[in-house]
Amino acid sequence: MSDHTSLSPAESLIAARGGRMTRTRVAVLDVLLAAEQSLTHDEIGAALAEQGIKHDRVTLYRTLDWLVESGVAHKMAGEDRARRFGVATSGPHEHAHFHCDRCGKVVCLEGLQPAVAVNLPGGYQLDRAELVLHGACPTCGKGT
Amino acid sequence: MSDHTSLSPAESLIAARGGRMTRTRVAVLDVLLAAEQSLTHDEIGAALAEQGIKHDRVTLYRTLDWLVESGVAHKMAGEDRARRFGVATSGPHEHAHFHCDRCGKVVCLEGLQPAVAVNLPGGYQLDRAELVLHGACPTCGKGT
DNA sequence: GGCGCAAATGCTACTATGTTGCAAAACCAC
DNA sequence: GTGGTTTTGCAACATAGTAGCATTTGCGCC
Repeated sequence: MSDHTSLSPAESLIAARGGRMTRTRVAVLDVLLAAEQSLTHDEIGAALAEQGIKHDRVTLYRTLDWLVESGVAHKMAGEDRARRFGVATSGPHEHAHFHCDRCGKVVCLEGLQPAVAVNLPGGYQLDRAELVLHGACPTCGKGT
Repeated sequence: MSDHTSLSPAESLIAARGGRMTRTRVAVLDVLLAAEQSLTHDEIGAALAEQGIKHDRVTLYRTLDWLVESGVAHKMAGEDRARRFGVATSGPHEHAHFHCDRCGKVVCLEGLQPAVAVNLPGGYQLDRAELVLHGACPTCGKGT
């Protein structure tokens, strides 16, 4: 709303990828950018609904897929069978994730790639490593 | 079959956990012990069917759950939304996993826990770390 | 500003994975 | 063998994600 000459962060990201500027994409990206943790498809859907943005389950899946393919967002599987999405702020998603075992939230720990020095049994070709830390997040661990 | 005084490895494991010795449990554990990689519920079911062992999808889920609870097997989520199971030969599953991006197989790399020395942003309590290596397994990477 | 077309949406229906409740059967102790 | 508890098997349900297709919409082009 307001000034049509300046683009919101979400709009810039979409424009940079040469994609169409649709209501859903901007809204989804806004939600993702505002979130501090990775969100499930369901959580994003709820956020859109709160903003009164009409959408379909399927459209959301496709929008999310497009964002991942465009390199704007990244997708990951959790312990439950729900995929979570987050914005991929920097380069490839070569960063660690923190999974809170109490509230189930997943946070991206950018720029925290540890030195993974494992020596694989012969024959294995390492492409990339994914590190998931388990424990309690600041909020959940407070009352310990 | 054969000698009832000697127990198979699978039978010993079940007996050690104080569980009942049922057809399904022994068969499932046999499959798991024979497998070099983590198997999905579906793959295990297929293996049982090949052996002519009558079973139910639900029973298999429950058997697998029991094995996990008993500490005999361990469960993990993959990129797809299917959980994979493997035998937990040693202690807690503090080991790394190798995921082949070509054939989708997941192999347990026992005794390969790397030094995960990340400094978490204040407030986070680390419980355990899970490392997943992505790349090509010996079989798939051979023809490169 | 209007036109046309490809891309995106929204619908319905479907697949896959996993769970729950309950009656029947199997396991094991006696 | 008998009894009691655990497991099994069935059917129905729940959840996450996918497929096909008609309609709408963003956007380049005139």
